[in-house]
Amino acid sequence: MSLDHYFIQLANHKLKKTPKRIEILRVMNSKNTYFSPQELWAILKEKFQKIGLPTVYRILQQFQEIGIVASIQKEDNQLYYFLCSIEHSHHHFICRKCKKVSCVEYCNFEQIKRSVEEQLQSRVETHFLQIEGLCKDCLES
Amino acid sequence: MSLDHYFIQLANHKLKKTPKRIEILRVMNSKNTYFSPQELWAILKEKFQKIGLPTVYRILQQFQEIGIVASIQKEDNQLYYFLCSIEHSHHHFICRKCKKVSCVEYCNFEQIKRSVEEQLQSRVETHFLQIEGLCKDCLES
DNA sequence: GCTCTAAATGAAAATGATTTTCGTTTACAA
DNA sequence: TTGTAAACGAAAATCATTTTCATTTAGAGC
Repeated sequence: MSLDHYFIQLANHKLKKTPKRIEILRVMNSKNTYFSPQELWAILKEKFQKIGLPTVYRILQQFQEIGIVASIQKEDNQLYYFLCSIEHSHHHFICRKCKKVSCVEYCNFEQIKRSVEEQLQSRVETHFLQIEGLCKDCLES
Repeated sequence: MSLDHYFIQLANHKLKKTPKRIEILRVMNSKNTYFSPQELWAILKEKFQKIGLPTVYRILQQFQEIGIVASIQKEDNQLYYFLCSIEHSHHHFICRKCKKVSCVEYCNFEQIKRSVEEQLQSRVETHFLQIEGLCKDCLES
């Protein structure tokens, strides 16, 4: 997929189109999997003689702030990022084998919400749902 | 609620019933809210002249291993623990105001699961759901 | 194309949560 | 009461992440 959308978002938020940022977008866009800052750093070091880990952290944070990457929760409590430009609340399906992340925009949460509010006599305000399994490609192979 | 159930679990797993462990159970049992290791440490320091933060970490990890505490995910990626002895997979409702955690054993996930599997042609294996809002007590006050 | 300036970056150090090590103490089984 | 494995405290180590600050660079305006 083209990176143009991301470049527009960079411009919209007055973030410069630097080589490091372009490369991070290119790498992340090529696979649609999630990455730790360290993993991205290792990949970028192959291309740039000088690239600091803080730069990777900074860029990922900025990308999250301008809404072109999102993060997932893992048991190890480290940060993992992936490209995601959907603005409204939604969820993610993560492939256990290939680490690919797919957005799940449909979530019929109303029934669960009503059930919880009734059982606990509480008010449900938000929910966080993360789904794991095997993606189409990994199922077929 | 009585701590007997927890003491039995300690014995079952050959963990000694030490003053630090008893106190952590007492504190956690008195509120049913989630705690960070640091918070518990601060509370325990009022009672014990000598108590190390690593001890609190170790005890909480052991309690999680033997199935009497569980942890929640928060934005800050720190560890938070609360008493929970339910063995089978379930979810948690967290009160934003008072930090109380309630277990949600009923989760009609089948519909969402089928929808995701159909949309993505994938196999859903697990899901993590965390619900936030206001609990009964906080709604009333 | 050239210049200027704010933004971006690298290097190094700081931070802060969590874990490990190791010598001492303690619960509790025998 | 005693012996021993488990628990603990203190200190240091680890490791992810953030901050600081001096230098470099993208790109707007000329």
